[in-house]
Amino acid sequence: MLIGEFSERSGLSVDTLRYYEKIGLIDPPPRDSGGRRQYDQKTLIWLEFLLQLNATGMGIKDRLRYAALRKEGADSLTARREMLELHSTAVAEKISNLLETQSVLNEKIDLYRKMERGEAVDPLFAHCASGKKEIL
Amino acid sequence: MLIGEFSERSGLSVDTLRYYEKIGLIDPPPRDSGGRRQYDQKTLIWLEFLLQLNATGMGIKDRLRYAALRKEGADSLTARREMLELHSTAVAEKISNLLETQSVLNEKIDLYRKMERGEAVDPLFAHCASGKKEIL
DNA sequence: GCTTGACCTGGAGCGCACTCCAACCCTTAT
DNA sequence: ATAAGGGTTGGAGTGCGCTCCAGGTCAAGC
Repeated sequence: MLIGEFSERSGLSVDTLRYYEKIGLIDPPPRDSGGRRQYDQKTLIWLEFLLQLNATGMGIKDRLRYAALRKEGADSLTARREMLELHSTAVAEKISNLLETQSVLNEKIDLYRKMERGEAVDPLFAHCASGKKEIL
Repeated sequence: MLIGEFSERSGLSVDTLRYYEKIGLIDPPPRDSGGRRQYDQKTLIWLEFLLQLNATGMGIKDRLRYAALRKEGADSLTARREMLELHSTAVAEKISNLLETQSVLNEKIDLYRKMERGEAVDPLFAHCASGKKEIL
Protein backbone atom coordinates (compact mmCIF):
# COMPACT_ATOMS: atom_id res chain seq x y z
CA MET A 1 0.00 0.00 0.00
CA LEU A 2 1.41 3.39 -1.01
CA ILE A 3 1.46 6.38 1.27
CA GLY A 4 -1.68 7.93 -0.21
CA GLU A 5 -3.84 4.92 0.54
CA PHE A 6 -2.20 4.47 3.92
CA SER A 7 -2.96 8.09 4.67
CA GLU A 8 -6.63 7.61 3.85
CA ARG A 9 -6.94 4.43 5.86
CA SER A 10 -5.20 5.82 8.92
CA GLY A 11 -6.78 9.23 8.73
CA LEU A 12 -3.39 10.91 8.98
CA SER A 13 -2.07 13.27 6.35
CA VAL A 14 0.79 12.16 4.12
CA ASP A 15 2.92 14.83 5.70
CA THR A 16 2.13 13.61 9.17
CA LEU A 17 3.04 10.06 8.22
CA ARG A 18 6.43 11.15 6.95
CA TYR A 19 6.82 13.29 10.05
CA TYR A 20 6.05 10.31 12.29
CA GLU A 21 8.61 8.30 10.42
CA LYS A 22 11.18 11.06 10.74
CA ILE A 23 10.81 11.30 14.49
CA GLY A 24 10.80 7.51 14.87
CA LEU A 25 7.19 6.79 15.78
CA ILE A 26 6.83 4.42 12.87
CA ASP A 27 9.61 2.43 11.25
CA PRO A 28 10.78 3.42 7.79
CA PRO A 29 8.79 1.09 5.54
CA PRO A 30 10.42 -0.75 2.63
CA ARG A 31 10.44 1.07 -0.69
CA ASP A 32 9.36 -0.12 -4.11
CA SER A 33 11.57 0.10 -7.21
CA GLY A 34 10.72 3.74 -7.60
CA GLY A 35 11.69 4.60 -4.04
CA ARG A 36 8.10 4.88 -2.85
CA ARG A 37 7.08 3.75 0.62
CA GLN A 38 5.25 0.44 0.81
CA TYR A 39 3.16 0.14 3.95
CA ASP A 40 1.60 -3.04 5.26
CA GLN A 41 -1.34 -3.98 7.42
CA LYS A 42 0.69 -4.44 10.58
CA THR A 43 1.95 -0.89 10.45
CA LEU A 44 -1.64 0.25 10.14
CA ILE A 45 -2.67 -1.68 13.25
CA TRP A 46 0.29 -0.33 15.17
CA LEU A 47 -0.46 3.19 14.02
CA GLU A 48 -4.07 2.86 15.11
CA PHE A 49 -2.95 1.95 18.57
CA LEU A 50 -0.63 4.93 18.60
CA LEU A 51 -3.55 7.11 17.62
CA GLN A 52 -5.51 5.80 20.57
CA LEU A 53 -2.70 6.67 22.91
CA ASN A 54 -2.69 10.06 21.25
CA ALA A 55 -6.44 10.45 21.66
CA THR A 56 -6.14 9.86 25.38
CA GLY A 57 -3.60 12.64 25.65
CA MET A 58 -0.31 10.80 25.51
CA GLY A 59 2.21 13.20 24.00
CA ILE A 60 4.68 12.41 21.27
CA LYS A 61 7.57 11.92 23.66
CA ASP A 62 5.85 9.15 25.58
CA ARG A 63 4.60 7.53 22.41
CA LEU A 64 8.20 7.59 21.20
CA ARG A 65 9.31 5.93 24.38
CA TYR A 66 6.65 3.29 23.97
CA ALA A 67 7.65 2.76 20.35
CA ALA A 68 11.28 2.40 21.37
CA LEU A 69 10.39 -0.20 24.00
CA ARG A 70 8.35 -2.10 21.45
CA LYS A 71 11.34 -2.23 19.14
CA GLU A 72 13.32 -3.87 21.91
CA GLY A 73 10.98 -6.83 21.66
CA ALA A 74 9.68 -9.20 24.31
CA ASP A 75 12.16 -8.03 26.95
CA SER A 76 10.31 -4.78 27.27
CA LEU A 77 6.91 -6.34 27.86
CA THR A 78 6.78 -5.48 31.52
CA ALA A 79 8.07 -1.97 30.97
CA ARG A 80 5.39 -1.40 28.36
CA ARG A 81 2.66 -2.78 30.58
CA GLU A 82 3.78 -0.46 33.33
CA MET A 83 3.69 2.49 30.95
CA LEU A 84 0.19 1.59 29.88
CA GLU A 85 -0.92 1.17 33.47
CA LEU A 86 0.40 4.57 34.40
CA HIS A 87 -1.29 6.04 31.39
CA SER A 88 -4.53 4.27 32.18
CA THR A 89 -4.52 5.83 35.63
CA ALA A 90 -3.90 9.23 34.10
CA VAL A 91 -6.80 8.70 31.72
CA ALA A 92 -9.07 7.69 34.59
CA GLU A 93 -8.14 10.88 36.38
CA LYS A 94 -8.79 12.91 33.29
CA ILE A 95 -12.21 11.31 32.93
CA SER A 96 -13.18 12.08 36.48
CA ASN A 97 -12.01 15.67 36.13
CA LEU A 98 -14.06 16.03 32.98
CA LEU A 99 -17.12 14.58 34.68
CA GLU A 100 -16.75 16.96 37.57
CA THR A 101 -16.25 19.99 35.38
CA GLN A 102 -19.12 18.96 33.18
CA SER A 103 -21.46 19.16 36.12
CA VAL A 104 -20.22 22.68 36.85
CA LEU A 105 -20.93 23.50 33.24
CA ASN A 106 -24.42 22.09 33.39
CA GLU A 107 -25.18 23.94 36.60
CA LYS A 108 -24.14 27.13 34.90
CA ILE A 109 -26.33 26.35 31.92
CA ASP A 110 -29.28 25.80 34.25
CA LEU A 111 -28.55 29.08 35.98
CA TYR A 112 -28.48 30.85 32.63
CA ARG A 113 -31.83 29.32 31.72
CA LYS A 114 -33.29 30.61 34.97
CA MET A 115 -31.78 34.02 34.40
CA GLU A 116 -33.26 34.11 30.94
CA ARG A 117 -36.65 33.45 32.47
CA GLY A 118 -36.02 36.09 35.13
CA GLU A 119 -36.14 33.44 37.83
CA ALA A 120 -32.62 34.01 39.02
CA VAL A 121 -30.07 36.71 39.47
CA ASP A 122 -26.39 36.55 38.94
CA PRO A 123 -24.79 35.13 42.10
CA LEU A 124 -21.96 37.61 41.83
CA PHE A 125 -24.58 40.32 42.31
CA ALA A 126 -26.86 38.57 44.74
CA HIS A 127 -25.64 40.73 47.60
CA CYS A 128 -26.36 43.98 45.75
CA ALA A 129 -29.53 45.96 46.18
CA SER A 130 -30.26 46.02 42.48
CA GLY A 131 -29.83 42.67 40.79
CA LYS A 132 -30.10 44.18 37.34
CA LYS A 133 -26.63 44.16 35.98
CA GLU A 134 -24.96 40.80 35.55
CA ILE A 135 -21.41 39.79 35.10
CA LEU A 136 -21.11 36.01 35.16
CA MET B 1 -4.52 41.99 45.79
CA LEU B 2 -1.28 42.34 43.83
CA ILE B 3 -0.35 40.12 40.92
CA GLY B 4 1.88 37.82 42.98
CA GLU B 5 -0.87 36.88 45.39
CA PHE B 6 -3.38 36.61 42.57
CA SER B 7 -1.00 34.33 40.78
CA GLU B 8 -0.74 32.02 43.78
CA ARG B 9 -4.46 31.96 44.38
CA SER B 10 -5.33 31.26 40.78
CA GLY B 11 -2.47 28.86 40.13
CA LEU B 12 -1.44 30.77 37.03
CA SER B 13 1.99 32.29 36.62
CA VAL B 14 2.42 36.02 36.75
CA ASP B 15 3.45 35.93 33.12
CA THR B 16 0.35 34.02 32.13
CA LEU B 17 -1.85 36.51 33.93
CA ARG B 18 -0.33 39.41 32.04
CA TYR B 19 -0.59 37.37 28.85
CA TYR B 20 -4.30 36.72 29.48
CA GLU B 21 -4.78 40.42 30.03
CA LYS B 22 -2.92 41.27 26.84
CA ILE B 23 -5.06 39.00 24.70
CA GLY B 24 -8.24 40.15 26.38
CA LEU B 25 -9.26 37.14 28.45
CA ILE B 26 -9.28 39.19 31.63
CA ASP B 27 -9.93 42.90 31.88
CA PRO B 28 -7.04 45.21 32.72
CA PRO B 29 -7.42 45.65 36.47
CA PRO B 30 -7.11 49.06 38.10
CA ARG B 31 -3.63 50.09 39.23
CA ASP B 32 -2.40 51.38 42.55
CA SER B 33 -0.42 54.58 42.98
CA GLY B 34 2.74 52.83 41.90
CA GLY B 35 1.19 51.48 38.68
CA ARG B 36 0.78 47.95 40.04
CA ARG B 37 -2.22 45.83 39.14
CA GLN B 38 -4.88 45.50 41.83
CA TYR B 39 -6.98 42.40 41.39
CA ASP B 40 -10.23 41.68 43.16
CA GLN B 41 -12.19 38.62 44.19
CA LYS B 42 -14.58 38.78 41.25
CA THR B 43 -11.78 38.52 38.76
CA LEU B 44 -10.57 35.45 40.62
CA ILE B 45 -13.97 33.78 40.36
CA TRP B 46 -14.21 34.62 36.70
CA LEU B 47 -10.72 33.35 36.08
CA GLU B 48 -11.51 30.10 37.85
CA PHE B 49 -14.42 29.54 35.54
CA LEU B 50 -12.18 30.26 32.56
CA LEU B 51 -9.77 27.66 33.88
CA GLN B 52 -12.54 25.12 34.00
CA LEU B 53 -13.42 25.82 30.39
CA ASN B 54 -9.72 25.43 29.67
CA ALA B 55 -9.54 22.17 31.57
CA THR B 56 -12.30 20.73 29.45
CA GLY B 57 -10.40 21.56 26.30
CA MET B 58 -11.87 24.89 25.28
CA GLY B 59 -9.16 26.76 23.41
CA ILE B 60 -8.18 30.36 23.90
CA LYS B 61 -10.16 31.59 20.91
CA ASP B 62 -13.44 30.28 22.24
CA ARG B 63 -12.69 31.49 25.73
CA LEU B 64 -12.01 34.89 24.20
CA ARG B 65 -15.35 34.77 22.44
CA TYR B 66 -17.06 33.84 25.68
CA ALA B 67 -15.25 36.64 27.48
CA ALA B 68 -16.30 39.10 24.80
CA LEU B 69 -19.94 38.02 25.09
CA ARG B 70 -19.77 38.39 28.83
CA LYS B 71 -18.57 41.96 28.45
CA GLU B 72 -21.65 42.71 26.39
CA GLY B 73 -23.71 42.08 29.48
CA ALA B 74 -27.17 40.60 29.90
CA ASP B 75 -27.98 40.79 26.19
CA SER B 76 -25.56 37.98 25.49
CA LEU B 77 -27.03 35.60 28.04
CA THR B 78 -28.63 33.33 25.49
CA ALA B 79 -25.58 33.32 23.25
CA ARG B 80 -23.42 32.35 26.19
CA ARG B 81 -25.79 29.62 27.25
CA GLU B 82 -25.71 28.24 23.73
CA MET B 83 -21.93 28.30 23.73
CA LEU B 84 -21.84 26.43 27.00
CA GLU B 85 -24.36 23.90 25.76
CA LEU B 86 -22.31 23.21 22.67
CA HIS B 87 -19.24 22.87 24.78
CA SER B 88 -20.99 20.59 27.22
CA THR B 89 -21.92 18.29 24.35
CA ALA B 90 -18.33 18.31 23.17
CA VAL B 91 -17.16 17.43 26.66
CA ALA B 92 -19.66 14.57 26.85
CA GLU B 93 -18.31 13.24 23.58
CA LYS B 94 -14.79 13.54 24.83
CA ILE B 95 -15.69 11.63 27.96
CA SER B 96 -17.26 8.80 26.05
CA ASN B 97 -14.28 8.59 23.72
CA LEU B 98 -11.97 8.44 26.70
CA LEU B 99 -14.03 5.71 28.32
CA GLU B 100 -13.97 3.68 25.15
CA THR B 101 -10.27 4.08 24.62
CA GLN B 102 -9.60 3.34 28.23
CA SER B 103 -11.17 -0.06 27.84
CA VAL B 104 -8.92 -0.75 24.85
CA LEU B 105 -6.01 0.24 27.04
CA ASN B 106 -7.09 -2.06 29.83
CA GLU B 107 -7.59 -4.96 27.47
CA LYS B 108 -4.08 -4.44 26.24
CA ILE B 109 -2.77 -4.37 29.77
CA ASP B 110 -4.53 -7.65 30.49
CA LEU B 111 -3.07 -9.14 27.34
CA TYR B 112 0.38 -8.04 28.42
CA ARG B 113 -0.14 -9.64 31.81
CA LYS B 114 -1.11 -12.88 30.13
CA MET B 115 1.86 -12.68 27.81
CA GLU B 116 4.15 -12.10 30.76
CA ARG B 117 2.79 -15.30 32.30
CA GLY B 118 3.16 -17.08 28.96
CA GLU B 119 -0.58 -17.58 28.74
CA ALA B 120 -1.00 -15.64 25.56
CA VAL B 121 0.76 -14.83 22.33
CA ASP B 122 0.83 -11.61 20.46
CA PRO B 123 -2.29 -11.45 18.25
CA LEU B 124 -0.27 -9.98 15.43
CA PHE B 125 1.67 -13.23 15.42
CA ALA B 126 -1.09 -15.66 16.24
CA HIS B 127 -1.15 -16.92 12.66
CA CYS B 128 2.57 -17.66 12.62
CA ALA B 129 4.03 -21.08 13.26
CA SER B 130 6.35 -19.84 15.97
CA GLY B 131 4.70 -17.52 18.44
CA LYS B 132 7.99 -16.52 19.99
CA LYS B 133 8.67 -13.09 18.61
CA GLU B 134 6.21 -10.41 19.48
CA ILE B 135 5.58 -7.02 18.08
CA LEU B 136 2.55 -5.45 19.78
C1' DG C 1 7.19 10.21 -26.21
C1' DC C 2 4.61 13.17 -23.32
C1' DT C 3 1.58 14.43 -19.87
C1' DT C 4 -0.47 13.67 -15.53
C1' DG C 5 -0.42 12.72 -10.99
C1' DA C 6 1.41 10.60 -7.07
C1' DC C 7 5.49 10.27 -4.84
C1' DC C 8 10.33 12.01 -3.08
C1' DT C 9 13.54 15.37 -0.12
C1' DG C 10 15.04 19.04 2.97
C1' DG C 11 13.77 22.70 5.17
C1' DA C 12 10.86 26.64 6.31
C1' DG C 13 6.62 28.22 8.54
C1' DC C 14 2.70 28.13 11.60
C1' DG C 15 -0.68 28.34 15.55
C1' DC C 16 -1.18 27.63 20.20
C1' DA C 17 -0.20 28.76 24.75
C1' DC C 18 2.77 30.16 27.17
C1' DT C 19 7.64 31.48 29.20
C1' DC C 20 11.62 34.11 29.69
C1' DC C 21 14.41 38.19 29.46
C1' DA C 22 16.53 42.85 29.97
C1' DA C 23 16.00 46.99 31.70
C1' DC C 24 13.58 49.64 34.39
C1' DC C 25 10.47 51.58 38.52
C1' DC C 26 8.30 51.62 43.48
C1' DT C 27 7.84 50.58 48.21
C1' DT C 28 9.51 49.07 52.43
C1' DA C 29 12.87 47.82 55.92
C1' DT C 30 17.29 48.69 57.82
C1' DA D 1 20.72 56.24 51.77
C1' DT D 2 20.48 52.04 50.07
C1' DA D 3 19.42 47.45 49.05
C1' DA D 4 15.93 43.90 48.54
C1' DG D 5 11.99 42.39 46.69
C1' DG D 6 8.22 43.08 44.68
C1' DG D 7 6.22 45.26 40.38
C1' DT D 8 6.37 47.31 35.16
C1' DT D 9 7.13 47.00 29.83
C1' DG D 10 7.96 45.21 25.07
C1' DG D 11 9.56 41.77 22.73
C1' DA D 12 12.02 37.51 21.88
C1' DG D 13 12.15 32.51 22.55
C1' DT D 14 10.19 27.77 23.36
C1' DG D 15 7.98 23.26 22.62
C1' DC D 16 4.56 20.77 20.49
C1' DG D 17 2.60 18.88 16.54
C1' DC D 18 2.08 19.37 12.54
C1' DT D 19 1.71 21.72 7.62
C1' DC D 20 3.36 23.64 3.51
C1' DC D 21 6.53 24.44 -0.18
C1' DA D 22 9.98 24.22 -4.01
C1' DG D 23 12.08 21.50 -6.86
C1' DG D 24 12.77 17.10 -8.25
C1' DT D 25 11.83 11.78 -9.65
C1' DC D 26 9.05 8.00 -11.25
C1' DA D 27 5.24 5.09 -13.37
C1' DA D 28 1.28 4.56 -16.09
C1' DG D 29 -2.08 5.93 -19.60
C1' DC D 30 -3.02 8.18 -24.07
